[in-house]
This record gives sequence, C-alpha cells and structure tokens, in this order.
Amino acid sequence: MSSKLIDALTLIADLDTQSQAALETLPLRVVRVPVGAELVREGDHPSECCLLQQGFLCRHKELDEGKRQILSFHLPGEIPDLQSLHLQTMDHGLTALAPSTVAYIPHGSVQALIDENKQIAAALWRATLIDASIFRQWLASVGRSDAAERTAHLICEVALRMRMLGLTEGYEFDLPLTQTELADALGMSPVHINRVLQDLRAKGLIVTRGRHFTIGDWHQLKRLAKFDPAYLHFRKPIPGDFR
Amino acid sequence: MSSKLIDALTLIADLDTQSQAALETLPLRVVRVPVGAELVREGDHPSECCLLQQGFLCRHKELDEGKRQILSFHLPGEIPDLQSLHLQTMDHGLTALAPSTVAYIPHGSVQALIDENKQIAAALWRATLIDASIFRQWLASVGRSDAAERTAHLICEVALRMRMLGLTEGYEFDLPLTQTELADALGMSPVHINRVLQDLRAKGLIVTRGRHFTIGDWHQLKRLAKFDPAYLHFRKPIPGDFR
DNA sequence: CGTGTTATTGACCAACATCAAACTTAGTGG
DNA sequence: CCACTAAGTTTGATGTTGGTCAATAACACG
Repeated sequence: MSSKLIDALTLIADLDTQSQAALETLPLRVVRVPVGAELVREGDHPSECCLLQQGFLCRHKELDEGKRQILSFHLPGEIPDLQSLHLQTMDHGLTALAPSTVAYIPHGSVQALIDENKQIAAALWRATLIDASIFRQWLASVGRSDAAERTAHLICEVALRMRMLGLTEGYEFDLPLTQTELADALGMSPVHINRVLQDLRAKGLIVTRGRHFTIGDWHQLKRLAKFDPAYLHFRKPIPGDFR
Repeated sequence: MSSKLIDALTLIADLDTQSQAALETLPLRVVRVPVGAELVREGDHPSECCLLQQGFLCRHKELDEGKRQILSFHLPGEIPDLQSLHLQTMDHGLTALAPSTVAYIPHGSVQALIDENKQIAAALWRATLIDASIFRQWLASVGRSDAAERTAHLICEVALRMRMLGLTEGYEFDLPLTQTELADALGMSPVHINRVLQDLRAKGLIVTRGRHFTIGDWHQLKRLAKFDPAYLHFRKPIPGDFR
C-alpha cells in the first residue's frame, strides 16, 4: 500500500524509490481519534509527531474571552506538527475536526531518517516551508481582503489541496467544518460567514448539502478569490479543471 | 568580528565553536541598498539568499488595487529568504525599509554547509520554523484582536527582538517605518493606525519622537497586547526589564 | 420523540475604512 | 540659511463592513 505520507511528499518534492522505501520503515503508533480530540496542546513538549492518515485536523491558537484563530487545516498525508522536531514548545494546539486516524512517529526515528537521507531531509524541510507559505497567504487574506474573497479563497485552497492529494475527483468534496470553525479560520463571526456562504450559493459559485460541497463555477470562484495556487508550491501539474 | 548571523542563530539554537567557525567561511557578496530597494520580487527564482547585516527589511505580498500586506519584519543577522533554498519560486517580495547592508550567499554554499554540519542544518531549519511561528502569531492577531491590541503586540515583538539581538539597550529603539507601512503590516488603514498610536501615547505606553520609540510602560503595553514571547522560541533568557 | 448542536434571520451597533484637507517634517537646491 | 517640495502625519466628517445579540428553524442522534 502506497502510504498517504508518500503521496503528500511526492506532491511537493522528488523522492526516489529508496527514499520512499525508507519512509515506509518509520515506526507508526496508529490511533483513532474522535471529533474534538486535541492531539497536542499549546505548551506541550511532544516527543513524537503526528502523521494524519485519515480525517481532518486543524491547528489553532486560543485567545481570551473564548476567541480562537484556526491557523491551518490538514489533510491525510500531512504531518501538522513536524515543527515540534525543532521547536520544543508548542505555540498552538492541534485538534481533530473529523473522526481521524493518526500515526504517531517518535522524533528520534524521524531525526534518524533525516540524518541519513538528504532527500528526505529536504522534502520535510520543504513541507514546513510550504506550511509557512500558506500562513503567509492566510495572513494576507485576513489582513487585506474582504469576507467574500477570503471565504472563496479558502474554498479554492482546500478543494485544490484535496484534489492534488487524490482525495477527491472533480468538483465535489466534504468539508467537515461547522460554520463557526470556518469563521475561526477566516477571522470573522459565525453569523457573517453564514451570510457570505448564502451569497456564494446565490451566485451559483458553490452548492452545499450539509457539509458536502460542490463547486458550481470554478472560474468565477477563483476570480472572486483572486486565487493563484503558486503559494502552494506543488511540483505536479494542476489538473485542467482546476486551472 | 563576531558576525550578526551568529548572534542571531545562537539566540535560537546551540552552535559549537566549530559550527560558528564554519558559518564564518560562507562567501558573502556585500551590497548596500537604499530605502525602497526590492531585493527579491514575487515570482523570482533566486540562486542566492540574503543575510541582512545592517538595516531593516520586510517581506510583503502585493494585492490588487494598490493593497499590500507586510508579512514580516527582519533585523540584522536574519536571512529572510532562506526558504528560497527549498522553494524555487518566491511567493512574496523582500524590500528594504531602511538603508541596509545585505550579504548575498549562494544557495550552493549554504547547502554545502547544511550537508556537512548537522548542527547548522538544524539551526537554519529552526530559524525558518520560528519565522512560521511568527506568521501564525500575526495571523491570530490580525484575525482575532482589535487594532490597539495588534499594534501594541507588534511594538512588543519588535522591541524584544531588537533587544535580544543586542541591537538596543533598555526601552529605546528606532522603528524605521512610516505609519502606512505599519498599517500594511497590521492589516489596517493609515488613518486608523495614526489614531491608535495617539491613543497609546496618550496612555503613556509609548513615547515617539519621529521614528524613535521609547516604551513608556512595558508592563501595561504587554498587558494590552497580551504579549507572550513564547512564540519567538528564544533559547536565551529574556532580560528582567522585558519580563 | 426529545435534546443538543448547528444554521439562519432580523435588528441594531461599533470598529474601522474612506475621503479630503490641513499641517508638519525632512530633504534639496539656490 | 532660507525657500521650496515632497513625503509623512494629523484631523474631521461621513460611510460601510461586519460584529453582537437574541430568537427561531433545521438537523442529527440516541
């Protein structure tokens, strides 16, 4: 079985078969977690990192008065807290937003692999740099674009990332998020995101049935979002229907 | 002469004398640049990275209609575009906000050092991870706190970073930024940042003479900002006057 | 079914943006 | 050293986006 991790890493970096085989040897402690499980907390000093195999995670910071900011979403194949390898103290939390399967990998095993395989070292570093690139994009969105553009942009991003990871076909996907969670990611209120989504639906840009999304008009959505996937730094070509 | 780079890296990572010596061997192409010089542009494919020796840089994304978001500020000793080592295409620009001295280092030389010295490899990776941590903090600030808190937070961050790098003593420092640039960093309008600054001055939290800042009341400022320096991941203790 | 969560709606309001003008400062050339 | 200019800062008036509050409706699940 070709692992999700390899799918995700080969999407952004070159890995020869030897490196891929080496990745398969990583010892995994597989755990199923329910919605709402906080895998890592702000302030923790993890000794393992966390490969998502199935499900949907987010990283988040809690602020006072119940406010929180979701910092990123994570899809199968990603290692959201790879940074803990070099940053001892977590500056944010990691939580499951859908029922998920997670594989814990001891830092020592990852470090050993990095030490002996430069290709893997580069790929993992690159993965954390792409993380950072996505933070920059979100920062620019939250700082400088309005609610509709920001929302559309997030939908474009998630849809494309899912597609590139081979998790979906075409324009349909599940976004296992409440509107409140969307709001926390986009820096807005639940009420307002509700209205924005209604707007996007009214314009035919998206269709939703519960948490199942269909993109109704990719080109319009992309244009509204001013979405340019360059910041995702994929090494594989983007499929025609998502150009 | 102990280099700024070593000051900055030993602030966040352990480097033995051998590693420090190795860093000193990096070939530097030193250039002086005026205010406004764009060292790297969005879309570029740099073959060198850029060590700031003197001055003040920022990274930024341009949006349409003249809008822009400043993504980070950079102080002497930092390598703002270290990421270009692994991300071929720049997803943002790098510009001097003060007259600066910059040392270009070929990617090849950095990579060679990384390949042969694990301590340096770890330190540089860690530096990019701290970058990312700061993006997360900015994202949370822009997304979830109000103008005054955000502004105070930025002032705390820059003041502390300067102090930790040994660029300043006490509570005084120069911030070579126009209010428009501050606004672009904080995701607000120039008019509004002006009013927020007036407020902070009126409360005695800061004193400004032109672009020279003095922190009038660190504890109050820190409290208003809800500033917790953990996200900067320093390995050295924070001086008493900045606790 | 009943209960808790999530989505939706409407009324109202606050924070912040925009616009335009006046004022200050720093830099430049005569 | 002064006048001139351009850049940056400050102010006031006004507008808008999006937040808050509170109630209702729709689901989801045991």
